Amino acid sequence: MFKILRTIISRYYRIFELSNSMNFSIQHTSGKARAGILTTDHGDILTPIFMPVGTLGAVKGVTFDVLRNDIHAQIILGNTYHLYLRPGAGILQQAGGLHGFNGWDRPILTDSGGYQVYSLSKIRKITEDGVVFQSHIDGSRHQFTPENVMDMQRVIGADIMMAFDECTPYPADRKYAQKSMQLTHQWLERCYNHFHKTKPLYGHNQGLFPIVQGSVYEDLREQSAKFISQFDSPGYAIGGLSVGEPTETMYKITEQVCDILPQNKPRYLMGVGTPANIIRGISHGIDMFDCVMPTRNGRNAMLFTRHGILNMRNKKWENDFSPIDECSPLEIDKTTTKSYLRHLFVAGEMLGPILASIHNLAFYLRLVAEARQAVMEGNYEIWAAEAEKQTMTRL
RNA sequence: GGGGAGAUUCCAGAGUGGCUAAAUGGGGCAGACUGUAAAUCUGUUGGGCAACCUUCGGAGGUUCGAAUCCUUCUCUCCCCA
Repeated sequence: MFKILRTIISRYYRIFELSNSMNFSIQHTSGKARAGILTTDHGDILTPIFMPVGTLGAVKGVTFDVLRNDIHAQIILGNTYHLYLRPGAGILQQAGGLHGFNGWDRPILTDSGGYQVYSLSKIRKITEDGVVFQSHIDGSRHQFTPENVMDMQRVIGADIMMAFDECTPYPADRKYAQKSMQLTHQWLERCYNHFHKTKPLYGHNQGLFPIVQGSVYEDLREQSAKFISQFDSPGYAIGGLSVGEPTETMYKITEQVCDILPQNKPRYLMGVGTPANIIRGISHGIDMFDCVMPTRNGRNAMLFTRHGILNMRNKKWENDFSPIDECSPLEIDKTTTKSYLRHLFVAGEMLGPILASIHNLAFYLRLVAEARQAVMEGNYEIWAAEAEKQTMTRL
């Protein structure tokens, strides 16, 4: 009897869930900065937000428990290209998608593999239909098309799916940038159509984010932002930045594009960045960020703090027995001394990269939470000016 | 006691007359890292800003020129008794 009831309830609940698609509401603004809530079937995301990168279904060196309870991550990334190669669609589908596979029950966003079109440029070829990759693992050939990338992200079950794009390399001449942008636009149409022809596989809703390209050319960026805005989507992304262009150029393009994208939808600046980049991005109206920097640089002994950047391998920390971050509420930040963390890195102990990754991610999440608070209080620019200066100081 | 091998820049270890301030690896020091082919990669490592100076166990010698050849001293390791 109870079983039947539970089945009915869960079925009803599921229908209710599915009818309640991804929603974004802006609670407060401060200048162009926004504080909002993005609703997904796996929980709400308070924006502006930083999303830890977990390319292969794991945030390197960090357990999901720590990610949830200490870092307070609200959403993490996965990567379609990497998960397609390993463990592959079969295993993921059997597991009930990536959520079922790795046990993370909060939102997941998957990058489409568009970045790999850029970063694996030596072992891929762009064809009329899509991209042929040579696996970086065993050299085998695989074709990615807008359609099968949508299918794969359905299989992964990402709450937010990204359109398949070409992350235009930098520098790119205007002609190439334009061609690349047009290709991304064509692919977006195919992604969008295929996305709406297919359904979620695991009972939770999925949203598709289109991506702006256009390199550093303002007219192309304008054209691209207008083009992708025509597609009704729960959010919009800016790609092809932080690929080597001057920082000021990135800021300029970001601001320009934000002014064009729909006001009532979240904007995601892909692959960015340093604490300063994030602070500035928010001030231009960005709501979502992701970057490997806190984890990768953490593994390489770089610590981001509210007071500046530390290289934990440096000799100057050898006999500094103060905590790695006094003003952090995180337990490991108070109990780990600089001297000890340096020792871990110098000795090659895996705990060093782990602690640094946890610290950096927790710092990034605290930074965007503070930014959000400043927006709520309406004094974002004042907060941002001070925070930007402090966080980028070299200690 | 007899026989043999060897001592090189922080360490290990190449080099056996000029191209050698001396390969390579380790260690040290510093730097890079932005939708992760990364627990990775790069630079540097006798002194001096430089011309140049001081270095290959010690001392002496041969030579235009020596880490490299000769003499001797000191020390280390191996084998036999």
